Amino acid sequence: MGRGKVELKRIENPTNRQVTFSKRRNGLLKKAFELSILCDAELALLIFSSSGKVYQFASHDMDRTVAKYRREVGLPDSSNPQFRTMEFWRSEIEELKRSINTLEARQKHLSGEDILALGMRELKQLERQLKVGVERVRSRKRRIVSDHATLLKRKHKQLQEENTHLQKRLKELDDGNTSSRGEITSGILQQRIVGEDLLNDTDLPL
Amino acid sequence: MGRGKVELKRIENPTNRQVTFSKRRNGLLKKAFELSILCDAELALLIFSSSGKVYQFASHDMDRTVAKYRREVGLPDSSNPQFRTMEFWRSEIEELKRSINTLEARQKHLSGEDILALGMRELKQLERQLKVGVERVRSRKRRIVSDHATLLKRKHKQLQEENTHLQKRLKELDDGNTSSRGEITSGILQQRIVGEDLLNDTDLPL
DNA sequence: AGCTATTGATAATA
DNA sequence: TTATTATCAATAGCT
Repeated sequence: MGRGKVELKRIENPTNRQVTFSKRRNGLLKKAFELSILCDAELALLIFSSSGKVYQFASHDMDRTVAKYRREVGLPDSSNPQFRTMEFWRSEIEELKRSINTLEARQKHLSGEDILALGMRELKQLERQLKVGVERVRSRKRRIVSDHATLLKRKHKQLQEENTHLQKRLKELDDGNTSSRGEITSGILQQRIVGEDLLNDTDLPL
Repeated sequence: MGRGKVELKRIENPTNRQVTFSKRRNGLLKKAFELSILCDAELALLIFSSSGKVYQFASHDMDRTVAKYRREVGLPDSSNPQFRTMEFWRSEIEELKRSINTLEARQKHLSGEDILALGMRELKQLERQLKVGVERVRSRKRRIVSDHATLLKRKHKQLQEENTHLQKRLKELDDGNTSSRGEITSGILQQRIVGEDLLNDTDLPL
């Protein structure tokens, strides 16, 4: 209900998911309350947000209703602490394994594997997603190359400036006397060393 | 909701109460289910009709959720003699969670997210993988379309053959006597029905 | 958090 | 219980 239909699947956008959770949680609690009143029913409702926060409603008493349920289902008092703990961990592990299975399946789909069972709609969605991924990766690559080119340009400019400076000093040498040639030569060597420093690390990190 | 508002009090008419209970119970269960899916929440819902019948929904596992709830509000119950077993499970779970983190990271990379830290080599590899995925998905799509086209062709051919047959019968009608027109007409109608059957479901499942 | 356009749920009825 | 439909209620997308 709202501005558009919503597919029955986990809302990926965390903000939307949180907002929807908040709204629907309240709606659900309200409906539970109304049902208990209108129809004189006994009910218990537990809601854990994905972040672990608890919300609950019980028309009579949570423990009472749960105990009633246990009797009804016939399990011989699983309020045994040991048993309950084991059950809890077991189901926790199973859930993690389910998550892993889901992730692995999704992974395969994104690699174009195991897609025989997918329908046209899902395939289209998958292709769109893959295209988005490729484009983002390409964009990032372009950015890296671009940044690198910028760096090279800067170094190049510095080298050119130094080159100009060196030529100027050479010209001074030609125009003036030659008494201190050794000193000047060492100065030229120093400039070359600086230039080599600038040339270091000019390869893209492939 | 409905033809009129309803006061929030017990419905006195037993029949109405029963009908409303049935409808609202289904609605509530549906909403609970949707919330669990849409928002990735864990929830448990117990409903006892006033006559004592039970209805339930649990997104994960009733016992697990109830146990979780007890932990949240009830006794911490941390001094457990099976502490060593718990440690074992804890590490088991940690490992599973690590796997999930890895898978999720990979997932994001395949969606072009969180790739700022990747180097050029990894980006290239990623792009290659995505391209492979796209191509496989496209290939599968082409196959589906192709298969569908083949199916359509076959149906088309059958229709043409029937068409020919019908035309032949019409010609026989023109050439021969008209004494049994009613019988022949019913035959033609039958053929039309077959033809309509062949035309069913000609759309691609988009 | 509020605001609406829309979709969804359901009360009355058969 | 199920189906229909007129109405009311919940809520998705935005701000």
